Amino acid sequence: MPELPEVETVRRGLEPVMTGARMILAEVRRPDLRWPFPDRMAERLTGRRVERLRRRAKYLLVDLDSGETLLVHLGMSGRMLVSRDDDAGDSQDLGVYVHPHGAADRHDHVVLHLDNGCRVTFNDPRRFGAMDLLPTVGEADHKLLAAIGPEPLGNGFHSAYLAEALAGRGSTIKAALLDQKIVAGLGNIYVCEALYRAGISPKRKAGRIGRDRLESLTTAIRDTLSDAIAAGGSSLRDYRQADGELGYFQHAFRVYDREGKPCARETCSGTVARFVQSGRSSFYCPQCQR
DNA sequence: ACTCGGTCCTGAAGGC
DNA sequence: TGCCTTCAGGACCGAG
Repeated sequence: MPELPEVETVRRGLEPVMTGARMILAEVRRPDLRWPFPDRMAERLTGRRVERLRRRAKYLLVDLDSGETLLVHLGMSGRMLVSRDDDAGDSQDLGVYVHPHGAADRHDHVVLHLDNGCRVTFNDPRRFGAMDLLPTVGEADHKLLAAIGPEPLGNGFHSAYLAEALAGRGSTIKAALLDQKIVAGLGNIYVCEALYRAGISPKRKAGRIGRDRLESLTTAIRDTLSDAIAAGGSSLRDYRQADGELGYFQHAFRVYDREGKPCARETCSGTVARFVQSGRSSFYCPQCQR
């Protein structure tokens, strides 16, 4: 499922395709995803030029020349597919691999036709995704963005911040890190991976972690995400990168989905365990995560 | 103020 | 083989 590294991978994949391009037609094939699309979304997109692609947490932000920003959330099965509208076939100038024409899929919900001959399709079978249009100025005040915590790869995320944010918290560290208000962009997979790297049990109470261990945790979170971005994002189950190729970070998971397998630490004889925590699977090594 | 569980959705996977 | 059940997940929302 798309977490911060996957969304960042999609952003980087779309950047050379969409930046500076004008949308000559926006096809909106259903009225909603998780929520209704904003009023007249197709009309507000059609004719607009893309000025910039940004990311905030797991949201993709497409700045338009109309002063509006298209906000996109991929939910858990959302994908952005790039293909050619024309038969030019060659897309070397874009710096990304572009699909050959694919058959229309019933889950192709929004299709953006660009004036550079490319077509960007938002496909989302489970429809947990979302789209909205908001004013670019003051975008951070948008309902979906206002309460989100610091970017984990940014300067505002460090152990002192985390110590303050977690102080007095009775919930587990697993639940706390999944909370977007505390830190942006983490989902189930990368929380499992980061806690494993930091040697912290997902069962530990968030407010009961010492300062030195929080330092390890912030480092582990940053490293986990950086590694994933470098690997091009994960391709868990039905997830594909923006360029349509399956990612490969899933092969690098150290605990996620590895129940019953030996702990990846050379010096540890533990076995990866799985248990359900607030309705989600937690994978961890009981031996070296305390 | 915080925490927890329900909910949305579809396709993959497992059981009989 | 085929049908049925279960599970996966993000994040909002309401209940406690």
